[in-house]
Amino acid sequence: MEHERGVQALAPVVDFSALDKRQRLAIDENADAIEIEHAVVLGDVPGQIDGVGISRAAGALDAEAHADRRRIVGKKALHALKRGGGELDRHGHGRLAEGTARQSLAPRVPDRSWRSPAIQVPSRIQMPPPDAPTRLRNTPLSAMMRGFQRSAWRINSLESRSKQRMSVVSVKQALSGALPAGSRISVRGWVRTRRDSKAGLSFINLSDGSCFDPIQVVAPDSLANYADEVQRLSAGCAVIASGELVASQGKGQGFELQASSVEVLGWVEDPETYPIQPKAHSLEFLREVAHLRPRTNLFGAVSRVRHTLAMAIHRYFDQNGYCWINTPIITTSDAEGAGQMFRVSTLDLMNLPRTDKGAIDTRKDFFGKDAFLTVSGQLNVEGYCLALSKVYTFGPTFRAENSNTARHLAEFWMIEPEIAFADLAENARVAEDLLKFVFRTVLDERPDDMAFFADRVEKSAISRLEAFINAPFERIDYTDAVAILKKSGKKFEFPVEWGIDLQTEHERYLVEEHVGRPVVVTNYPEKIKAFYMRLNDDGRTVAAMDVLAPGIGEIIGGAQREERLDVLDARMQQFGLDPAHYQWYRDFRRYGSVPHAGFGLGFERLVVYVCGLANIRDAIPYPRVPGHAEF
RNA sequence: GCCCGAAUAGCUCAGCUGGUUAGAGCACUUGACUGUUAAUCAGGGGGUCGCUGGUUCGAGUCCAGCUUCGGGCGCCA
Repeated sequence: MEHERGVQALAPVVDFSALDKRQRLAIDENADAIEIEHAVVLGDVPGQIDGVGISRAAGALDAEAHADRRRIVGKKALHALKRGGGELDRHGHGRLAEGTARQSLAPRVPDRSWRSPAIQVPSRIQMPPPDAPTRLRNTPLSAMMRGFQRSAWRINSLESRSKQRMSVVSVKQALSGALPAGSRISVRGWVRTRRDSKAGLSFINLSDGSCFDPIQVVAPDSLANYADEVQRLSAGCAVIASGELVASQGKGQGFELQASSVEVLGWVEDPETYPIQPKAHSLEFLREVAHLRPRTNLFGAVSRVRHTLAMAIHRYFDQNGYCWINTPIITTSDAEGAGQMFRVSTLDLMNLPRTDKGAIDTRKDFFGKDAFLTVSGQLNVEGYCLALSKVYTFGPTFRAENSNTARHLAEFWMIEPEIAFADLAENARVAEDLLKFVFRTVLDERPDDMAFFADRVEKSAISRLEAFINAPFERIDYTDAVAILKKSGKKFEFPVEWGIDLQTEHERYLVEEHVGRPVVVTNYPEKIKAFYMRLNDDGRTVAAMDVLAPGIGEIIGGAQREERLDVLDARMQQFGLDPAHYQWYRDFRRYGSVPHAGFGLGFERLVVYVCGLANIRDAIPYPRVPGHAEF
């Protein structure tokens, strides 16, 4: 938002919002009293004056090192800003007053070591105008400030020639048809491809991630920087293109941008080794460059769909009267059967405190006891369920299991609704309703990305979601499922027997061969399910459910909770759990206990399914799995 | 944790039962052509064939170990 105003503004904008310690140090050595933050000049500036240009004039920074940042830093800039009649707004962004910005100054002698192609150092020396305020001319302004003024002067010169102002729009807005042809706009993004035409123009496909399609920027050779810069653009370069939005003369897009200026903000230092090329990459390779893969079509699309799914989930619960509860990330509950946990500790591993008996003294640890990253917010959220009736969690979850599959992450996001006064049937109904709602939403709101998945990733990406939405879920009792599997005549690696948990191969048969659409399997043997699941009247099964979907298997696991204290205690004893650790959880059954139910939905598994991905590591920005936590 | 497979240019891959100077496409670069659509055409640069050892007259190719990546399974969401 600031950027949009910044480009429209004709005076430079000083952005004091970000901080980099190393930057600060480097600057402190070279220019005393320059301490902080960023100075960013935004504008439609044909002469390539930008933050780096300023730093060049200032001589305050190692230009080479900062050529790609177009940002500089300075406390003196702040002083100078105020002295020069500018001010800081409430966001910490500085702005020069127009009058003072006319101050120009003498640029330094061009420096041969300055090799950034983005910068053209003016060769002519400009003297300050005689009408400039004396205090501005005589004060030893920081070099930084002089840089601002110089670029501001140039911007203002441009303004006097043309009253037209560019408004910054996203590529999505530009392509949407919402803006009339002839609109003067700026778009900002990263180059996907560049094609030159000897007719005297270049075509730049520019993407800013706001939608699947890039916008085609038509850059004529009349641009001042055409030969120097435009024709050197390669994939990944950051660019601000300004000009007129016009109906495209070529095929393939409705609108394009007829550029009157193409400003290069960030070059790709070595186009040959830039990992993201306009070609198909393997997913394995892209995982190795997870920090750059969002620039690909696929990961851009996955990211937008992931966002849309998250918003749809929140919207579903919000519209249905659920309250979002933020359960703790750090827990001191003992393992609750959901898996291995990551320990959270501030103890010095090289010098562990010991008890008299030689054991590690966790009383000396940060929380005074063992602490772990949560494996589920369910136990905590039950308390809020028994007060707010309909609640859900949506947050990160951690499992320290050594799982090496395409369906497991050590860190993932989970959605866990918990519904008071609900039984297992209601639980299953909500699960079905939720999934169908979010699938419908993503088909409605991200047709461009979904079309890409159907085209390049998984042919049935769209059709299977439509089928999912239109078919009622099948409901099968575990006992019946076992009978079906036994009768199937299929040879399974793990033989089916009542009392075993269903294996992946069994689930796949049920879903993909026997039913062909999503299945809810209910009422599992009590021995194989968690202690908090409600014991059925038969005494040998619990009111648990798994939602199985074609292509991914188990996407949801849930249960009606055991609301009877005596039964819960017996179950905990059976599982060898110490009730002392669960006093607070038992309290829910002591004070106003009611039947309630809930389930857990793995968010990344949802993303995998919707996008037609094969590996869950591609459904989260920076996947964490055993042996890997790069980036 | 168990089983299986793979590793050749910046990327995607070919390279047959071991045989002379290891190839293609993309990317980069030079030129031609062009309102182009991951443009096209012609030329050029670019390789410790994952690492270590072994078999052999000869190893990208066969063997062993290691490393890394992938697939399947278990645990689960």
